[in-house]
Formats: sequence, C-alpha cells, structure tokens
Amino acid sequence: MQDTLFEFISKYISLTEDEKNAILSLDLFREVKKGTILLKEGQKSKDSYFVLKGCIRVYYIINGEEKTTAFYTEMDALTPHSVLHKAPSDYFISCVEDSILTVSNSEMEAEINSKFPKFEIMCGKLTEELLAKERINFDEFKTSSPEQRYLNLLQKRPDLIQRVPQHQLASYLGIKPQSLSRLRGRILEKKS
Amino acid sequence: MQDTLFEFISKYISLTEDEKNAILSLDLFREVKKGTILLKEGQKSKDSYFVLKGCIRVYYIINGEEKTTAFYTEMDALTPHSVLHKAPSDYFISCVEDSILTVSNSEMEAEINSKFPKFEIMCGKLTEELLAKERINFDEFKTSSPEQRYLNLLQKRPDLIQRVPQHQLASYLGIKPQSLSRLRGRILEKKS
DNA sequence: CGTATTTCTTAACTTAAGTGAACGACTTAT
DNA sequence: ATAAGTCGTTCACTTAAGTTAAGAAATACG
Repeated sequence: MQDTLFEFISKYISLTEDEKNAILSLDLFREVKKGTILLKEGQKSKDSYFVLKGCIRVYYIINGEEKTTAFYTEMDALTPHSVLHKAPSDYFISCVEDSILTVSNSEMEAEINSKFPKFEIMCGKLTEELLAKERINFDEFKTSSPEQRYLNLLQKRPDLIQRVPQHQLASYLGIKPQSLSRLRGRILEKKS
Repeated sequence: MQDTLFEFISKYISLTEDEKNAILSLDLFREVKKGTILLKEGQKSKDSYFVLKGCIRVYYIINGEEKTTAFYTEMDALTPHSVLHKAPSDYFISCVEDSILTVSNSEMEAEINSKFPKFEIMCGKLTEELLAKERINFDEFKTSSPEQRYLNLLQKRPDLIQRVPQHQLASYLGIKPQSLSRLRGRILEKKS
C-alpha cells in the first residue's frame, strides 16, 4: 500500500530511502470501514487525508437534506477547509466504501517539511495543480446543463457512477435524485 | 501601487528592503485598458497575473457564446491553467475595467524563489488558501439555486454587481441574461 | 430467512430556466 | 449627428428541474 503513496510522490520529487523511512515512521496509514464518518459538521480537526484505496465523500446537511459536493478517490488529497482556518467544519466527510487512507496533521507535516524542505516545495506544486484542476471543474460545471454534466462524468469518472449511490451522485450534479433518474431515461431514449 | 502588493505579501511573510527591491527590479507592473484581451483561446502564454486595481474576467466561447466563469478583482491572483500545463488556453482573459496588474512568468518566479526560498513557501500557503476558498465557492454553487446564488453574490461581492455587465454576471451565475432579469424582478416583488 | 430500511424509479403537477423575438436606452464608430 | 451595434428588459412559449407521492427493487439486519 505504501507503494501507492511513494509512486504518487515520485511524480513530483524523488525520495531517498532515508526520506521514505522518515515518512513511514509517522504511521500514517489507516483502514476505514464503509460508512465511517471522518469529520462532522461543527467539529474541529487537524487531519488531512490522502486516498490510497476506496472513496470518501464530502457533504453538507442543509435544511435536513444531504448535499454531496465532492468525492475523493485513489490518489486524491484533501485538507478540509476547517483545518486551514482552525474553525469548526461546515461539512461532513464519510467513507463511501471500505478505504485505505493516510491521515496526517500539521505537526507531522511540519516535521517532514523541516527535515526535507523539498517536501514542502512538492506540496506547493501539488496544490497549485489541484487548484487549476478545481477551477477547470468549476468552469465546466458552470457552463453546462445537468444532462451535459452527467454525460461529462460518464466520460471522466465512469467508476463513480458505479461505486456511488444515485442520490449522492444527483446532488453532486446539482440536481435531485428524481431528476437524475428522469435524465438518465431521457438519454437512453435518445440513444435508441 | 507597489504598496498594495507588499501589503498583500505582508499577510504571509515579512520582506526586507533587499527583498522588496529584488521584486521591484523585475518590473512587474502593467496598466491595462478596459477591453484589453490578456489571453486568447488557443494561445500559449507564460504569464500569471495579480490584480492590484480593477477587474479581469475569464470566459470561454462555447458554440459562439461567451460563458464567463470568473472575475478577479483587487488582491486576487491568477495563474492560467494553460501556463501550468504548457498547453494552449481553453479560455480568454480580458479586462473588465482599466486595471493595474502585476504580470509575471515562471522564469521570474524561479529567480525570486532561488534568491528567497521563503517566497516559494509563501506561494504554497497562498495557493492552499485559494484552493480551499475555491472549493467552498464551488460547494456553495452546487448546493444553491440561481436565485440563492445571486443573493449570495449580493452579500459577498456586492461591488461585482455594480461594476460588471449583467450578461456577464448571468453566465457567472450559470444562467441566461433573460433569466437574471426575471429573477431580479422576482426578488424585488418579494421584498415589497 | 423474512422483515425493515434505504434506494431507485415512475408519474402528475408546479415552478423556474431556456428560447426567440421585440423594444427602448445607451454606447461606439464614422 | 446619425447610424450601427450593444445591453438590459419584457413577453409568450417550450423545456427541464423541483415537489409530492407511491410503489418496486435492493440492501441491511436481526
């Protein structure tokens, strides 16, 4: 499992054995069961996540209704907003599937950063890339209809449609579950 | 004008006079007229922007139609996706108003970073914060209706509604100009 | 194994956004 | 100064999403 992490890091920088061992000595790896809630609304937490295997999900509860806004799967990293701002979280994070994650906090990151400055540089590059991706995603969302967004998702993350419940997908697409059902029916009709 | 830049930077790190001079010697500042197109679709560019005064706008042309996805105003920073990926741009960037910007490229950043490593650390922190903000914005967009999004904008960036043409605002809100007009009428009726 | 719960789909109806067109108010260019 | 173009609004009509409700299908659990 560690290999997945190092493979990911190697896309940005190369690590010596010493450096790898320093990272491993932090005891980052966690197995979490489907349904586990990693972060609750109102909770203060210091933990950041990196998904090695499985899927975690960000959702809000607005007027008693769950609104899913993001899914993080293999090789995705997530530092909750509340960690950066040291404020209570506005949202929940839960496991869609049994998953393997790394869980780290700012103290651990500070330790690694001070030992290996290039690690912090890497995180900078990674974050810059994530920001660019996030903006493109947001742009695509804004410039397309729910139906186009669904078709787009079918292209880009077909796995999600399989592994995630429809009603969570629906709010991820910005619509109600009933609308997603209808929309899928519409697409099937058109194809035939 | 330089003060605005240094004031911004001072939120993250403190700079010595030497460091300030090194930054100034790069000749970053540009005055640009309203309507100027800074980046065109298909164009490869190395430039990043920081808005000192004014407003710049990101838009796509999809099926001959302008789709505005972002406005950057005072103290906002923008590195186009195409710069990071060394690919032709998918979108346009233009000036909504006469503006004052800093324009920098990766060579200049590399120079500053090598002279003052803490500058790169600062950029990392800044980017992390921007990413968190972008995600929150995206979440709000997904979980609300066009009307709520308009009301939200009215709260958070009331200036935008004044300084930007309605039809650009409309696509920023994910709707057509006619729908924005109607929606505003609806809100006025409710208030009375 | 069967029951309870959650999830997905369908349908009828309501509400809001998309579309196409027309009009007046402004800006821009010549 | 006038003509051309842009911009915002309004209207009638179409299309799609929200809402409410009911029932089928899948899943969880004792």
